Amino acid sequence: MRWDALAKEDCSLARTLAVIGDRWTLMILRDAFLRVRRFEDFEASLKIARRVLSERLALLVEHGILAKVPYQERPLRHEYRLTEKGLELYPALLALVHWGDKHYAGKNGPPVLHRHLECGHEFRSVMTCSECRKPVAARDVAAIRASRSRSRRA
Amino acid sequence: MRWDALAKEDCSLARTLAVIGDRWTLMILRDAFLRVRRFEDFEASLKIARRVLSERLALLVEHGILAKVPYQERPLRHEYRLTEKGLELYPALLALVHWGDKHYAGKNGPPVLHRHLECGHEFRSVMTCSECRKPVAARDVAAIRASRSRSRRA
DNA sequence: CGTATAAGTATTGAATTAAGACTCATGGTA
DNA sequence: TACCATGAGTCTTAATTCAATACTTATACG
Repeated sequence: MRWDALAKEDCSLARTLAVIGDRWTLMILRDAFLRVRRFEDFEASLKIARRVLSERLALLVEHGILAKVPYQERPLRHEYRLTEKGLELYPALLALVHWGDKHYAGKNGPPVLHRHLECGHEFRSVMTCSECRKPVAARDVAAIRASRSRSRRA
Repeated sequence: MRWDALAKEDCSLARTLAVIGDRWTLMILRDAFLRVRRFEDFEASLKIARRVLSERLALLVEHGILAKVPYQERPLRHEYRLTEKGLELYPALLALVHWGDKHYAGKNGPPVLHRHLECGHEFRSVMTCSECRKPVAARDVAAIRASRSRSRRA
């Protein structure tokens, strides 16, 4: 299957990955969440090829995940900021980070901790059920194909 | 930066992506969560090049995310099953799926729904704080560099 | 005028992927 | 026994993508 054919799969994960599922895009988003905003700062932080960076930023803007906003005129300069849609990726990113913390942290422990501003504590993210509010693990979930369409998977 | 150099970054997301961050690996894991287990079934489901599939499966096994277990002898045949470590990726995957459901579902709505077996309802995953149990969004979180080491990012 | 900065685009050689043919061990069948 | 099928790969080659670096454009600074 081709990369761009993923977007046409009837599967929300495939469609998500068609947009953000390459290795650089997720690293760009990590930086964006850490408040990196300018082309050159992304480049320096990631050591990414400029060509790839400009292509990925353009794709993220096209999808409304980042917004390109001018921060000065004369000379015109832009920065890339997360939109609401982009901010909504945070749970996914944080879940990946916490998985990495658990399984691949070096001897100093995780390099970055996360503080919940509301309660003031360092925390891990816990996936819970939107209906009963209890924590949910993989074994607690059944995937159900939506019936009315010819859908095939999640 | 090279792909394999990612693993050496002092960043849990980079290290996570070095293992599972390519487009095929995440699709393989999706299938694994949907109980696909055999080489040929992954291949048929994903239309992935066999070479790439065998390489990715080997990497996942090497990292203890999938386990290769024999399901028959004579001729010896194996299947690939999620380990505990692999199952722990579920929150990240489900967060990506729900993001895709929200932003890229077709007119029929999401192709797969998820039922929480404990309470019996269809649900979305909600990221909550391990300490105060309340829902957390991106703006509620501060990233803090761990102090004792020369760490640089999350 | 010469240099610097921000944000790219262009070029080229290296690495990765896609598609499909081939292999190997075993088992069933005519 | 000869022939075909199955599962799980490996091999080869051509297409695609990526890395590294040079070049471009607009403006400001000294």
